[in-house]
Amino acid sequence: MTTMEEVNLQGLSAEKIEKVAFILKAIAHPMRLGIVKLLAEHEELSVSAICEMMGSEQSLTSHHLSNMKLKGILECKREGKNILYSLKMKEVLGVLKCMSSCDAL
Amino acid sequence: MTTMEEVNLQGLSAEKIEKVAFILKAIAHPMRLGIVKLLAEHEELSVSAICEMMGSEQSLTSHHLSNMKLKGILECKREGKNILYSLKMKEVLGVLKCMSSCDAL
DNA sequence: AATTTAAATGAAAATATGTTCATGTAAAAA
DNA sequence: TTTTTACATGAACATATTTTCATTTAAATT
Repeated sequence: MTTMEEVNLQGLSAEKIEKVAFILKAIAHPMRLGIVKLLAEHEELSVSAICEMMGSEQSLTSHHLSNMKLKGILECKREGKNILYSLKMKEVLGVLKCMSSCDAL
Repeated sequence: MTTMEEVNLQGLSAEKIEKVAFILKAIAHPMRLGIVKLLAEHEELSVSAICEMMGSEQSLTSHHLSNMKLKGILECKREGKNILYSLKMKEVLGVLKCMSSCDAL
């Protein structure tokens, strides 16, 4: 494994930093991270399934889902009455992983 | 290397998700990510050095630095007239790294 | 001791986010 | 075809973040 000291940050232009910030901001919220975690473990889930598992309200959940979909983090498809959400930008799992193994937390 | 599909998210409790969200929010900003990048490449830097390299104003830069220091991401020490900032929470480099290698961006 | 340099701080203003509530829409079931 | 179920949406409101500006503090220089 590579140590943090030797992480290569070349090719991280100002423009790319903007984009990274944009994506990080989009997931930097307890409920949204919770949803990402669920979708890391479940491939696809309906909105009501997410609401149940998260213990969150429909409208608020839907707002957060739309938000992450708009930003390219999630995608969804209709299946009958349900909308199934899934994780599109898999890279965010790496973010979650390396933060979850953070001693300081 | 491990693929994203097999990332292990066990032991990521609701409480830890809150903390991760807190840290991500703290770096999810172009200027703050820029500072983190600089401190990944420089070990320690004075505020004025950071201002020059970032092309940012003193006061705003200082606010962002204090903010990240308060949240345990940075640390600093005085050296004469200067305050030298450095990266304390090295784990954030992992975040930056895996987002920088994101195709979608 | 007065001045300059480096950085921090606080309050105000500007902007962005998060949440709630009521309502709309689309598919399925009755 | 009306009703129900699942979800989306928009507006209003509440809250938080970001930025600016003026001022303050602390160390170094004169």
